[in-house]
Amino acid sequence: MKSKVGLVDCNNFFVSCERVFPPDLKEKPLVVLSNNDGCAISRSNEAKALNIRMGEPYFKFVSIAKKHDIKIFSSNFELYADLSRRVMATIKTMVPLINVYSIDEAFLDLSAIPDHKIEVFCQELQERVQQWTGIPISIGVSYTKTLAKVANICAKREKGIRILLKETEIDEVLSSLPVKEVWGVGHKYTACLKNHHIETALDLKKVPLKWVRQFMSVIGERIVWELNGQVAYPLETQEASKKMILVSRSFKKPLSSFEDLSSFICAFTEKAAEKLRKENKLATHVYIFIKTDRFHQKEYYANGYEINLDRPSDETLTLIRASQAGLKKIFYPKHQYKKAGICFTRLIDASHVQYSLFSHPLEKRRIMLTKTIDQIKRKFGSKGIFYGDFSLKAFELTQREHLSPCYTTKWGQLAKVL
DNA sequence: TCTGGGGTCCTAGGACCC
DNA sequence: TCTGGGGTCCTAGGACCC
Repeated sequence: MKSKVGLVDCNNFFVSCERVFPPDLKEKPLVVLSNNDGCAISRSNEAKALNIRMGEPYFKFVSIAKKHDIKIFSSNFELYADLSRRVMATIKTMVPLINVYSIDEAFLDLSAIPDHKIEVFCQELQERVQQWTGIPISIGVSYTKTLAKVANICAKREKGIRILLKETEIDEVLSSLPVKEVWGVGHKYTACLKNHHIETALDLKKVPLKWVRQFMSVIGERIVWELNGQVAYPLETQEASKKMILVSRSFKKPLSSFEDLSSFICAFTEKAAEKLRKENKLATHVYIFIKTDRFHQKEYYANGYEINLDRPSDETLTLIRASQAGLKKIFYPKHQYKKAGICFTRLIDASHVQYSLFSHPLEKRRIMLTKTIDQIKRKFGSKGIFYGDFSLKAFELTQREHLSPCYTTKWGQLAKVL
């Protein structure tokens, strides 16, 4: 029996999250903005109808927003992550084998459901997720992840569910799907394919493997396999462990002093180190980068520096020292820095490290310190305690003017029923 | 004035080894 | 006069994803 893959995709996920608790937002146009309230990253259907594009800078549509009373939200990832967990947990009550692909998507193993029952099954799933979490979802079903993605595009258009299991039906859908809509085909590949008169997903499906290998490497080859119903991307039901951890931000106002940048790097490192410990990983390398405004190409400066740590570490103070040393290497005064970040790479499992932590007294004390600070943060929030002299400034410089409450993760911000 | 953040995978080519 | 070559590891950079 051929395996069947479902793809659940939460509709306009961030916007839908914002709609779960307030009662008055159901049919209003709504937009969620990126960090610093920079640009649109999620739009309700009503906002899409007003021609607000994905990634469009807020300043470009602020007047349309005012005119049509579009509700604007800063991104609230704490809320989204929690609702995402609830959606995934709900799906698991009906489908044991799922591959969580992103915050708002999961592939499902539906092989056990007979073809003729699959539509009803999906309807039940959709209703359950809506009822239990308040989040609307679309479901596409086919034989491979890539085809399930295609089915999901159809489902979105038809507002719901699309089962693509008949060969003729699959080809019919592929023939009217522009090739750029296919999962894994970005703008570069689209341009390349267009040059060779490959316009639709069906054209791509029929391309010889040898040809696609030459122009799109093994990636293209896999896409073609998958369009033909051959699995190239199996379901991964084990959560993959992270290979890198990155924290970066753009600044609302550019920074030029070493001290200011350094305080941000310090705050980023602290944040990244917390993630690292949560993942139970140690960093072996610390990469730091800074950039000026990419929209001003003339004076553009971007640079990064990687530090190889003496010993793998997950401990904030060591990592901060490394990042500060890295910053010194690449910082030049006189530039207006618009973005900076820190990246821990080549992570290893904390449990696999051989050396004894307790053989270094200094290190032992630092680990205790890190643990204590983590505890204080859990109790009093991230501003309760922090490293360095400037972090508070760093907190305030990230602008989120339209932030919604963390309804589900902070006691003080629970939704009120009046 | 104002333009996001966090990831993964693949490849080519250099370094190095025997 | 002759002047190797195969294998592996590492890294930077590209392309794509949500």
